[in-house]
Amino acid sequence: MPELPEVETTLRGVEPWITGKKITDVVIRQRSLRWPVPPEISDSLVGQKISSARRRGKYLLFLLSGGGTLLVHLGMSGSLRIVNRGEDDWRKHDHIGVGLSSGKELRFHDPRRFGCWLYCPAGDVPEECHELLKKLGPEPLSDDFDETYLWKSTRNRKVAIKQFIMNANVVVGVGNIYACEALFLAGISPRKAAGRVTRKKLDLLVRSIKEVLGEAIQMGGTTLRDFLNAEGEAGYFKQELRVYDREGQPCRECGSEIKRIVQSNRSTFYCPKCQK
DNA sequence: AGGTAAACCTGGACGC
DNA sequence: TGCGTCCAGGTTTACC
Repeated sequence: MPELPEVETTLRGVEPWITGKKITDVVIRQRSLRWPVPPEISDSLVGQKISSARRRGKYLLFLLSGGGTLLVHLGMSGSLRIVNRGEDDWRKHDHIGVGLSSGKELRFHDPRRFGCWLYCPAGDVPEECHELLKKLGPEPLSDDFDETYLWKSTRNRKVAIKQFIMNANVVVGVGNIYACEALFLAGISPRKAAGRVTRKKLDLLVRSIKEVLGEAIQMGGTTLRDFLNAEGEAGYFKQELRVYDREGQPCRECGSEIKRIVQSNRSTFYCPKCQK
């Protein structure tokens, strides 16, 4: 479900409710996520304060007063919401509840269970506290992600540009929706080999990725089916989508029919006329 | 090493 | 109503 804008929306939604609050208890109803929820999630969290919350790619990092870090990924269908302790019944697929000293509770919901909850002990830089984070590429909205970086990293790469920008080791946070959208904005065919995209187009692609992610964050993310923010509200970016999920409909720029193809088992939507 | 396909899950939409 | 098929905001893992 969530790409960078949806994870960022989630972070901004839960952050004010959890920072500075002490964890009073943790309820785990389903340990079987992407990886089994480790015992530390209940054993080590209780009694600690959540000192801050941040995002790295599509991972949420909750820094704890003891120095450790709680690492959460929402996978394809995960979401976090804030509920009032005791007032909000557990819904189907609510797997974890973190009780807070304020009387609120952070509740994790994930029907497909591709998400994960992991615990990193104190000692490391939070952004590198786990193997999963160590090889991640730059943040797309940071200055580290620029034209020069993309130019250098694409040299001699034969993989399709769409798959390339969806690789978290290249740049984090660009999932299937925003990869399609950014390539449309930049006028690049999703099938083009990464190493054969011109420097000028790569420059445009960098700016398109920043633009589309930035706009989507402003609009609270994209709700295709079931994404909801921490208050249980939908995002509004769906109405802005230029190509994603628009197979057979007219291109908003040229009127041509939007096409759908499959690349590495994922749907790609594009305009054959606008994207070369 | 790079590139591709399968794997992990549940549920909704659609055709018969 | 039901059943089979296909599809879905991700990413690791196994395999060529």
